[in-house]
Amino acid sequence: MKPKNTDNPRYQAQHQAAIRAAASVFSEKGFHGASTGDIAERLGIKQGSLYYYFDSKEEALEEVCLFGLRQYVENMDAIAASGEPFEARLLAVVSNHLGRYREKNEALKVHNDERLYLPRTRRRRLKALGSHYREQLEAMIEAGKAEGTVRAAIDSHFMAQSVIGMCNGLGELIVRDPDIDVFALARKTTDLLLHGVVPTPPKGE
Amino acid sequence: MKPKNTDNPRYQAQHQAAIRAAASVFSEKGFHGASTGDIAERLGIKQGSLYYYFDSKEEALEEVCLFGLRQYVENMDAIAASGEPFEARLLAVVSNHLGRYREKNEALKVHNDERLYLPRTRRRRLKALGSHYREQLEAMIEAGKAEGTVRAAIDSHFMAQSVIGMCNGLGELIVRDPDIDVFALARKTTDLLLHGVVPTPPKGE
DNA sequence: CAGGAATTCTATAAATCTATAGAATTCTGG
DNA sequence: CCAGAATTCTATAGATTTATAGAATTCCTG
Repeated sequence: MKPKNTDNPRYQAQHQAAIRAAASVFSEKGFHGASTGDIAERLGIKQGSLYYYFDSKEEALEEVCLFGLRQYVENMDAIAASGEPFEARLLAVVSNHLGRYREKNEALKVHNDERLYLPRTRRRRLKALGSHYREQLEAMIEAGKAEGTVRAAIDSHFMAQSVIGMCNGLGELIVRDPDIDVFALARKTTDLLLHGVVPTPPKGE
Repeated sequence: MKPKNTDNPRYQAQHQAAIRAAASVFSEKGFHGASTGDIAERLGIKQGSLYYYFDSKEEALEEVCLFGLRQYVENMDAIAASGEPFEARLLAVVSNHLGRYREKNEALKVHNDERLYLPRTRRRRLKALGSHYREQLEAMIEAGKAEGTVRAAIDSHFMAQSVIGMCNGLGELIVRDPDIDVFALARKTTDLLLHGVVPTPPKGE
């Protein structure tokens, strides 16, 4: 093992840059389609030097996935903690999710598409974060029921997965069309989830 | 090029088996993670022999994706052509989509996850099929508006993508839990799309 | 600016993997 | 059963790729 000082801000900055470079390349070519040479090139160093920052290509993937999930989940925590009513919190969740596609958060895309290529042990921490996210969302839905905004018949596990899937699907629209108004899309999405497509006879909006 | 008789039923059967083997392996390991040796092994022949059925690994991926999409899209055509009211057709679309996950339609999963690794020219036919699917769904939504079941304010392009994304997300639930009742899930999903989560004050269901 | 620590480079071993060529085998119709 | 067609096998060229080792360079501190 080389001498390396992981507390050194210089090291940390380059380590972070390496994660971003890996995210960029993995999102473009997929984990197996990308080579460590590609990543090193994007970072501006030689292939062998990359191993100063990662012990293996697999570890690089794990770090990219963790990086992609982290802020996303942190935002969810903030939303969950806010005392806002259900409708506002749902809008915030959807905006957070869709917004990440606009920022071209390649790391999150890598997490979505490539995480399954990690061996079980490496996936554990990711799974914990992902479950935490879904649980927060489920709790939020339960709170919505208590509040009376959400029908009691709604299964919060099912609902949470629906929201996540819907946002991922819409992410493709966002990636495809750079001019799309993400916040308007978030509002439409929230409206669809709240009221469905069928017009409400008396006080329809 | 070897002599081969592509009209021979024997050839066709093995060709079909090769596509299924490729679908199985690609869905497990991803396109780049899978080797032609893996595919051949699943099929029970040697690696080199596989090239009797595919000119390249890339062609194998293309055929798997086409195979995965085809029946799926054909079902959509049948649903679109049926004169059923909007609500019934939406349920049928969702059932068709979710049902494919239960049949472990590996080829469709490969299409969803790996198609982007195909070069542009090979993706053209897939794109055509996919667009056709989305257009049928959008037309169905427009018909729903004419029928009065769908609010006029709903953007059918956005709505179609939402439905597709939602179903893909729920697909993960289905794959994860083999005991789930797919048809019940389809009903819940349709209900969510139609009426949203908010209770309707007067004639709530 | 000297000297050690940190970082990057060069070179390479070893293990892939795709695709092809030609030999060997199996199948099928007469 | 024979002959030719169809299918599969063996062997391998050639290209990549991951990961490591040690040399070279850069950076920082005193």
